[in-house]
Amino acid sequence: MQAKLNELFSALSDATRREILIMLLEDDMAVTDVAHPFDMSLPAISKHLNILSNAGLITQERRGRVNWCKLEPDGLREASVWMLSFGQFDIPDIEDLERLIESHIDLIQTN
Amino acid sequence: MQAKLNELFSALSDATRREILIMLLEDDMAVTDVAHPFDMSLPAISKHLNILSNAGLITQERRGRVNWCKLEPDGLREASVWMLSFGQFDIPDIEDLERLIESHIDLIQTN
DNA sequence: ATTATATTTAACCATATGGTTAAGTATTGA
DNA sequence: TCAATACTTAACCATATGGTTAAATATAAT
Repeated sequence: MQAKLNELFSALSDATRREILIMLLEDDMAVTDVAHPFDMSLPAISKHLNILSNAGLITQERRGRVNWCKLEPDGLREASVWMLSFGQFDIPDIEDLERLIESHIDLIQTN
Repeated sequence: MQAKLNELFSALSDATRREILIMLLEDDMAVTDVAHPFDMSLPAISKHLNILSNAGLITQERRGRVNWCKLEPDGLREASVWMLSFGQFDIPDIEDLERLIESHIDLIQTN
């Protein structure tokens, strides 16, 4: 369990990887398309995607020469529960969360 | 904001630091007492505590020669909100969380 | 068959991370 | 005043991380 949480939080500790997750909120994407907005080589992105896969945050499915990346939001569950167990802060309401998602997406699209 | 989240998730990605946070759920502690259950030097723990401080997860207040460490659960808020914005999993109920906290504490006490 | 596309693998590099020991600094107690 | 306590700082080390370029692989298009 500790090893799993290490991987999860460690995967989330990089801004590039968090942006990738947010991009995948909208739709599944090919590796090349994931890489497009970033000023970084394809192998670098490929590594990030492996880290996200190993953390259970995405899955990859190769169809032909395209490797489709898909968000696995349940992968966040364990880390989320761990954090919520500290419980001494309010859980934001649904509208707050929806606004946050919008702002995430805006951020990506304006980059 | 990205830098803050980097620090937060990165601070949480180490099992020693997560255990320290759980210990501090019970009460404020002196650095030496935080260090006690770990098979690790005092300077190592001191570094971990600095990382937790910089991430906003604890505060330290020196009184005399004792540096008291105090949990700042609100420090988890930003990371928690970020994760919850993925929202496609159920939020566990209060009783689940309470049981989880108990099991955290048991874990520490049996180490 | 040849070429272009989509991606991974390999080898490498600089910096970050998590640990160590030894020495330094306050503060408290005898 | 001198020693013990509670740390922190410094210097160091091995390994991990996040990037690079170049080469390899597999599929699709011409």
